[in-house]
Amino acid sequence: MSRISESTVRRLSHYYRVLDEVASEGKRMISSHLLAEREGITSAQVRKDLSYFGSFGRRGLGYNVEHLRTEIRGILGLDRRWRVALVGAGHIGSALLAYRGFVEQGFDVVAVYDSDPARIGTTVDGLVVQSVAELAGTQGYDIGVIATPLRSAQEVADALVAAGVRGILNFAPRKLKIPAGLALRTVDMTMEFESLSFALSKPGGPRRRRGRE
Amino acid sequence: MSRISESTVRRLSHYYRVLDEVASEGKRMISSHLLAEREGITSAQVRKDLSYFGSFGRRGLGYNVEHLRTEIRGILGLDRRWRVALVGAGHIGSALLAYRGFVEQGFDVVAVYDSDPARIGTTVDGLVVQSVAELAGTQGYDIGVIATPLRSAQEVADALVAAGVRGILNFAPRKLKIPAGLALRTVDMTMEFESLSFALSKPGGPRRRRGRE
DNA sequence: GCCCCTTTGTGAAAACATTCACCAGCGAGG
DNA sequence: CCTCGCTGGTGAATGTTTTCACAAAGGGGC
Repeated sequence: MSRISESTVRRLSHYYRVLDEVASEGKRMISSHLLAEREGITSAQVRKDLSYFGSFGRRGLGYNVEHLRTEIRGILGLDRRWRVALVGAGHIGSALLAYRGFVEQGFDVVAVYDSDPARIGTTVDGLVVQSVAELAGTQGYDIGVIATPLRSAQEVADALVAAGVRGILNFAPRKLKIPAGLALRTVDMTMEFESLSFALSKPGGPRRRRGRE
Repeated sequence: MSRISESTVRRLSHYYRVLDEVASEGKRMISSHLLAEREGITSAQVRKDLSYFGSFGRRGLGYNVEHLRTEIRGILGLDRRWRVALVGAGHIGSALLAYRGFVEQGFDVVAVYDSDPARIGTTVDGLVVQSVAELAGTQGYDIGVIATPLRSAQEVADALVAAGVRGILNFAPRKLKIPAGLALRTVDMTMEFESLSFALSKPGGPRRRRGRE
């Protein structure tokens, strides 16, 4: 098995969610064609994506919904729980805490940090907000989420690295520098707005492209 | 000029932000090499991206920071203002409203809708929250933002389409069906978490890939 | 067992994106 | 005015991702 592309991983997430849906509809089997239809991609793409990890289907029948769901769960690493440290208890941070979907997928926010003295000591969603200064000495988190203003993002990233996280999810619109070997994902809403703006500005109006829609 | 890839547009956003930075540092010129360095990509990529839109640099000198900034502004459609309707005044919706960066880039949230009777009529960030029912008859928005729970996302998308928006930014973790010719971008935080989870689960730990980091 | 319809898995081809490599233009220094 | 060191623009080469197309199963009917 060679290197898996980011696009494939994103699609696996999609498949996983579609499988949840069809499972709750009571379907037992699903074809690559149907999986693709819900996603707006080709059935060949679905089969190719899955083939990187094994042969999960049965010719003539399709994929067993429950079985494929379990397989993808394992592939995505959702068959275990992840300890998440959240830095930044502002709007975005609160939104993440409030969204129960993450807990269901195995992401447990076990600590919340902030630099605002007014927020430190308060309770958010059952967790006491700690000072970021205390982050340095801590250990035991798998993933750090940065939901702070832009200006402190790099500093917080460094602190998270020092605290031994292996992956960072960054909501600040800046490319962070972190050591090689650690995983970094950035969610940049500004960029999404700009991408929309570009699409709407183009002469002849928006055109659909492939890629992450 | 052929079709511009989504990756190129994303990088333009990045360049734009880097240009802001170097402008505030007082630099007048910047080379593709320096632009690339801050981005973690190659200088050839920078030049190629820009060459899709014209020749903005001067050989031997590099790019004039202010000039390139203005050009990219135009390319991304940030030299005008966009009227944005926000649906969903929950955590994410409030976070968007609170973030002044969008206004600076030309995105004016001119209306807020919600379906929760408890929220309708209240004021958020200077805007009175209206009932989603009122959305149907309205016109005049360029972009609709969906920050509602998953279950109502498609319904809201339909209402936004009926209200004549040309682009939709969706924060619900589901692929929405909208008519061809409209632009859609989805920000799926669940997917980012799962992508991290995948990276951390891989034998040998996380490996960096190109693409949107 | 045999035919027919369906659907997977997968090499090969096509499309797409990135990087290379080099020419052309620029200013500086003498 | 010539040369040198830089730097942008760009066709060609390379690398990656997606799509095509088809052989290999599978089940049902008879």
